[in-house]
Amino acid sequence: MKWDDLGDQQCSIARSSAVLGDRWTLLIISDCFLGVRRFDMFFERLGIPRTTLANRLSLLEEHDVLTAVPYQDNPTRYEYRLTPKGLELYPMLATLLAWGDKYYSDEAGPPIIRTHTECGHDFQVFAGCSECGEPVDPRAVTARKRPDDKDFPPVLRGPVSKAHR
Amino acid sequence: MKWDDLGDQQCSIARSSAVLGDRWTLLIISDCFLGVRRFDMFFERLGIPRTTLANRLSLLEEHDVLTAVPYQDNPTRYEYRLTPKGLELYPMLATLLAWGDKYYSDEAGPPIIRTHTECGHDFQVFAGCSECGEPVDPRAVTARKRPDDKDFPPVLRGPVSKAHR
DNA sequence: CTAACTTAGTTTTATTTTTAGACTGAGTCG
DNA sequence: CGACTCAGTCTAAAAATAAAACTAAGTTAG
Repeated sequence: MKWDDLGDQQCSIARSSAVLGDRWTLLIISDCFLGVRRFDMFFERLGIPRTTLANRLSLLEEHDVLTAVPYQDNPTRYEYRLTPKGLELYPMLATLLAWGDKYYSDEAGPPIIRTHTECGHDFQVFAGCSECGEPVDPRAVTARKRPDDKDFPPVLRGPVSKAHR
Repeated sequence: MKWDDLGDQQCSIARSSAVLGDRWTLLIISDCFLGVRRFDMFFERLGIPRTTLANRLSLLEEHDVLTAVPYQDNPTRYEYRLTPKGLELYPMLATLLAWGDKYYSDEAGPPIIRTHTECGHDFQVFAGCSECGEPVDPRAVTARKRPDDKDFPPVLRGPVSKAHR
């Protein structure tokens, strides 16, 4: 299967992986949330090859995650900004960040600390249920295919069971 | 920069991308949460090349996201299960899923529907603040480097501002 | 006016990764 | 005995990525 064919799959993770699934893309988007917008700044901060950066930026543009906005004339130059669709990646990025901070911080703790200005506290995020607001435990989740669906591979069971010890 | 060097970065997203940052890994883990455990089942469901699958599974084992558990003798065969660290990827996966469902569903809606057994409703997840429980808007977040930190690239500004229109 | 500098890429070539598909090995089943 | 199962490995070809030089359209310094 090729890169682009992933996007033709039905699965939402597969379709998302067709856009986000490589070493660099999440880092680029993460920098966007920190205010980075220009080619050379991504280049310098990330250590990404210029070729790869140019490819990623245009892929993200194609997928409407970033948009190129002119910031000067003569010559016209563009900077890259998150679209509304891109901004909505924040929950995903924040939960990944929480995981990374937990498992990959060194002794000094996470390198970046975030404050929630609405409540005034340093925070991490959790995944809450849209219906009851409580944190969701994967074992309290059952999954089913939508009724009519023959093509999608079977869902093996509802909750993740004794999947580890 | 090479694949493995990413893991040496300070940034939690960079370190996480060293494990999760490719087309297939999120799909593998997603299938794990649906109860898939065996080599051939991953192979058939995902359409991933056998070589790549073998590489990914052992990478995930190395990083303690999956663990190989024997399920028969003669010949001894192993299945792959999520570790506690792997299980904790659920929030990230669920928020990505919510994003994918929103932007990549076809007319019939998301292919898989999930029920939260604790409250009994079909649901999606949101990213909630660990301190106040409210959904977090990226513009209500300020970021700062930890005090002592010279190596980490500067955080440009706190909240994501008028980053799009 | 010329030389150096800025920014956002593109080009080129080498290296690394991924892919597809055949093949292996230990054992079971008919 | 021959076919089948399962979990891989091997090989060769195709694709993506990396590093570094180069281009293009201006602007600034001397």
